[in-house]
Amino acid sequence: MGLAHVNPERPTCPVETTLRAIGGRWKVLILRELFQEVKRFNQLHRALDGITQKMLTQQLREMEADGLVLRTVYPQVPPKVEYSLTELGRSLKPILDAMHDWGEQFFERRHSLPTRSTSAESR
Amino acid sequence: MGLAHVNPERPTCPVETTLRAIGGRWKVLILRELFQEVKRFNQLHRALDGITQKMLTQQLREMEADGLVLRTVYPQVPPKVEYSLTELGRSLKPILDAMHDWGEQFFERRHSLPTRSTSAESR
DNA sequence: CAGTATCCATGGGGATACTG
DNA sequence: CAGTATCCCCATGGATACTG
Repeated sequence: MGLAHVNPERPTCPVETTLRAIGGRWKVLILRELFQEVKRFNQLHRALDGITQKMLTQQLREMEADGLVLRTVYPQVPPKVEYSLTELGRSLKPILDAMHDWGEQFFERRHSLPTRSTSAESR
Repeated sequence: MGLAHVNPERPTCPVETTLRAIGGRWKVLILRELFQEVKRFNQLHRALDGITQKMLTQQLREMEADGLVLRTVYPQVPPKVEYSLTELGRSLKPILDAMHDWGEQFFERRHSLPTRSTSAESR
């Protein structure tokens, strides 16, 4: 198994390997959702504000092909499909954590600056 | 200062904040280069195989606007411009490290699998 | 050297309709 | 519910040429 969808160029450096796995437009956010809990398709669709069904499907398929995400279909009507993280997917946690920490720190920095009042900025 | 170029939507979650800062097509790789050492424009251009001048300039400008990268111009002929990381830029190191580690681990996994011989898979 | 400026192709992504 | 299938637009990014 390995980054099936991505371009088959030379392995290059480890950072690029990672980028090929989670560099997609929505993948990190999908991971964030799935780290919270196993989720169904529409659950993800609602959680990822702005994503289209097409993109969600596409990104999920790629992550599945790369072994990051497990897709479980319950043969019933109406259909029920659950997405969860594989062990490999869960091994991305340190990256997500680091991104979370940095974003939080960045946010705090801004709040420690002189508060630029949300003045008459209409619209 | 703060993610000047990115879309001005609501702050949302920390992970998204980070994505807005380094989610660009080439930014992580630029960071990787600049963590090695201060570099000049053409040095970066050569190091980032596949990137175009336009993209390199654009991504650097965005990272500069976001306070991640410092651009130093030496007023001389021919021009000399150096790019380095700001303190904020260097604070991204844990993320880069995590990505490096994961990519490396991934690579090792593949090598520890039964070697699927590069058999008669023509093309 | 370190960029702009232009033109152009690709595909990301929206909208809509349909299905097992 | 969880998709697939089309059609289509436009922003992103590539290639190329030019410049202080």
